[in-house]
Amino acid sequence: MQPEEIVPTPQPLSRSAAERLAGALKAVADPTRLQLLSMISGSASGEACVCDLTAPLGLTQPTVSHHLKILVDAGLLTREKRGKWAWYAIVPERLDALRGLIP
Amino acid sequence: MQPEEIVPTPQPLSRSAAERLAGALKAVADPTRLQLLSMISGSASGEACVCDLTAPLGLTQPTVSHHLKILVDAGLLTREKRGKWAWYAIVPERLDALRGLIP
DNA sequence: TGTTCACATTGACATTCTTCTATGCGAGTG
DNA sequence: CACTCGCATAGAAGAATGTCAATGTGAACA
Repeated sequence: MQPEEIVPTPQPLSRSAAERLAGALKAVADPTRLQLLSMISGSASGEACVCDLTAPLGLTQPTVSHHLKILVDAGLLTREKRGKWAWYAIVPERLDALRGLIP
Repeated sequence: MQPEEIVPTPQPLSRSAAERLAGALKAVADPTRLQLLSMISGSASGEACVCDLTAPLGLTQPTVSHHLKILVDAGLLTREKRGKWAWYAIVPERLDALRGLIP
């Protein structure tokens, strides 16, 4: 799935534009996903695999994978599979763009 | 209800801090509320009453009141009752603070 | 090739959220 | 006081969301 493009807010905000912006904001409006972003960006290498993230959150592996997918679909994380592990990394420009969305 | 205080993000993000931040972001992660913020901040006087907001949104008056209450509870809007009307206005510093919440 | 490991996907359940209709409440007006 | 107007609140229905157990999948290794 291709992440939606983030555009500057028009004035007044149309319904369809509002729905796109809300969709992007919903991705980060969840405590677990905020913690995931914090943990990944705070890791030494700047990336993390699912096995590093499950235990500290106290959630099951499928739940963590679910949230990671939402963040990847929103364009906030990249996913790269190396060997048996999947490595997730932050997309900083995308987080910058998200900040610009708040009216 | 007193709005939660918005504090800079610690590192790593604790669960309780993540829940507070997510709660603040949820307030704006909704298309109707984004439109409300846009309409109010874009109005000539900088404020608006419910009767001005209902028709353009195509929603019923109770629904609009519900969303306005969420925004007031989040500290993003002020509510002032003058005569029979309730006037809502943006709290710009609060929106600025919200931008700073995104990791 | 068979097995194990790391992760994704599916399906189900409980909770939360958005919206509505119906109703309550206070301020103004006759 | 009776009535209307603008808005808030209560309650309910449907959709969306977060979580889990169970299962599927592909890479590595014996």
